Amino acid sequence: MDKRTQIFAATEQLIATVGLDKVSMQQVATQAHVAAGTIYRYFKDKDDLLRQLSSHLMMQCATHIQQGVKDEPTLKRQFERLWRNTWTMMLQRDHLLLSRDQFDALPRDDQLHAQRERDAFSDLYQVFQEGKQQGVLKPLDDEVLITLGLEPAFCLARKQVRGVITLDSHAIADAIHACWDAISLH
Amino acid sequence: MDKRTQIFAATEQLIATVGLDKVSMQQVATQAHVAAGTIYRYFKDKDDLLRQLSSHLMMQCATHIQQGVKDEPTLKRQFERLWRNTWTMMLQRDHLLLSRDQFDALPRDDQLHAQRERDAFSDLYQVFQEGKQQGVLKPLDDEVLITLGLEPAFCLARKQVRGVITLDSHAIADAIHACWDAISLH
Amino acid sequence: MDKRTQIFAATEQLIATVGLDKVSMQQVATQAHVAAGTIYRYFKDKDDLLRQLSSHLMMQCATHIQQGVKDEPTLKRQFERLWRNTWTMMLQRDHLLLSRDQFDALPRDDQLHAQRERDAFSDLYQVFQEGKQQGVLKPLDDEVLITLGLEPAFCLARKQVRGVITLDSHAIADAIHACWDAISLH
Amino acid sequence: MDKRTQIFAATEQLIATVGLDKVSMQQVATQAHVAAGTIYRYFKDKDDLLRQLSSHLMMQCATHIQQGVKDEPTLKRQFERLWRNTWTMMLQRDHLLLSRDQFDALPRDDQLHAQRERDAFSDLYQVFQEGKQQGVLKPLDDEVLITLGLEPAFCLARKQVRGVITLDSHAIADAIHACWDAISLH
DNA sequence: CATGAATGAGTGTTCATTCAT
DNA sequence: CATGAATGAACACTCATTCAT
Repeated sequence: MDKRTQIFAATEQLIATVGLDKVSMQQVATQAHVAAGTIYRYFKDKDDLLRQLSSHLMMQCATHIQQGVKDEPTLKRQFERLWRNTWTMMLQRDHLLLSRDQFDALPRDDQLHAQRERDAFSDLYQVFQEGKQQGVLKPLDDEVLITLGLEPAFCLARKQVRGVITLDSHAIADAIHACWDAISLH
Repeated sequence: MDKRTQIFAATEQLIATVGLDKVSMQQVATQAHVAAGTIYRYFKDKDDLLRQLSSHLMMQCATHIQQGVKDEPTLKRQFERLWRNTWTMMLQRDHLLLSRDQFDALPRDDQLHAQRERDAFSDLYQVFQEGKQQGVLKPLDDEVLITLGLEPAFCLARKQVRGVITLDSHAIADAIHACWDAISLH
Repeated sequence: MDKRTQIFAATEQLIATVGLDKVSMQQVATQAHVAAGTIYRYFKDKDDLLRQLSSHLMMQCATHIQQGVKDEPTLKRQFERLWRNTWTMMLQRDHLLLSRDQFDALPRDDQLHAQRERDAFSDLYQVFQEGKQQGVLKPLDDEVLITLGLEPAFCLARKQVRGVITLDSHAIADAIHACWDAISLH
Repeated sequence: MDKRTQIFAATEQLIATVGLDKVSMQQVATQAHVAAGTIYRYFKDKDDLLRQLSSHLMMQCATHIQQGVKDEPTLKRQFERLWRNTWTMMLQRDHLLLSRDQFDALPRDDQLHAQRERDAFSDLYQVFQEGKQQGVLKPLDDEVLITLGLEPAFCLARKQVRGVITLDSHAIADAIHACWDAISLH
């Protein structure tokens, strides 16, 4: 495993453990079994490390969420798949997405970033756009539709991770159904 | 105005200006027209200050969100009121709630905190419980129902503040309608 | 003795010992029996400390060099006094003036600095200006005249300190005489 | 061009650009188109590099200052030549000689160094010794005589480079004349 | 009670030097 | 010989916290 990957892994783990803004470069170095100075061969500074990690994770996240969606036969099934992917991803990598807002708060080139994000989630956007074209989904703005349909998946998963709620598979099915009700025409 | 309140006000303002994790005790002291040491008469340490501020803000938030809800004639209208209150509160006090996750990340006595939160939002919980009893809302767990119905208000408002979306009053009405679809039986 | 003075003294001593650009803030703090952070209550940063010290020393230097000059009866005696003052000052505080160029190399507001320096050495400038008016000194630019008359005092003292030369009182008198020959009309 | 020379050239250039104590070995390596480790094949450490460069420059300096001196017909003309050579050298290679004290501050074997320096400047010493033998110059110690006669050339040139003074050719001739007055019998 | 000077451990970052390739 | 990735001690500077006044 190369040093860059080690550093990424160490940073990811530390963010999970102590929280994004408590992570020190020394900690990262120790965790990555690397000297402090070595980090600076791979990343300009701490900001650069965090920004690149954020990008990296966003891509992984996109991959996970959109996995297998295109294979689903119907739009509703595609939506369900997106929802379930979101849920499982959050449960697995909870630590990182707990810090989502902190990542968002990092200074970055927003113009560029927004474009990349859109590209990475193009399958997702496509599902919602098709839904509108077919008259299955409500004719709302893309972002609104996605927020209504999938954001609850994030929020519920977060609460599940924190132990506020404990959903079984029936409850999940119900939640998905409810979200579908929110976005579909009927 | 007593010192404790001054310190709260100063901290809140600084969080809005420079961001939660850039606030230093010295800055707070200066802004509050108080000596650095004085803060420690009222708060055990920085964490305690932030935790108490968080609690304080949560109460204000509860007040704002639940304002006038009981005066609404029907359950649907009560829900709509909750949703709109959430939306406007976020737009007004955006700076603080952008940092919601950072507040959440503060170490705290979760047991106690959860109880207090529940108490503060009792009107809100009551609306959803009544809705279930009357057979108007889906028979889901309280937390799930609230997440489905109101969390999109937080998320959409956040995006509005960030400039990702720009919703007019029609779009807001549509969003509320969609959330109602998510939680109501039909 | 107040902290500011302690820090000045410590810095001066360290410069003498290890050289201007090897001095670390930690060393200064230790030598001054002060915590590292304390320095920053009195000086904005390292540059500020060095610049203020430089100013401070320049003033002391001016005082020493011009001491008793006005009491001398004749212009030649005044010049001799300036020369001897320069010589003895260098021998006493050699360490600092060995670093003269390094001090000069510090970034500073040159406009302001040049003015202050001129003010501090006004007696010295006056001697040379009067000399020209009386037709005793050559009609050269002030700076040139001072360089010709007194810079050798600095250079010789430096060499004396370094052990390159060892001048007795006769040799010093000769050197002063030679410098007078350089600047006087004859 | 061999690596050793490349490294010398790179170091000299960097000192001129960024100043002696801001030069890093990595910069030198890059500028010299050489790997960082390679420098250590030719120089024991950074100090050694700088010390050797200093020696190297001293030799060049000697060459420049003594250039054409022997061709001058009279002692006074020889002196004038030395003075003018000093002046022009300083204006051309100002960057390096501005750092003269910093070079001097480098730890070195002074015994050996002093001898080498004397050898390199043998023509110069010879001029002054002959002057004394011929009864043209004052019977002072060599070092003193040289200091009185030539050090002002360094000092004035330095001030010229720094913009403190601006001497035209007449002023230079005057300065040379004054220096001659300082060292010559009359 | 209130103050604010003082502390010192901790931060992000640099850089001379080494050594496996 | 030459390389350049890796090192880790050192740097300037910050800031939560304490305590004598």
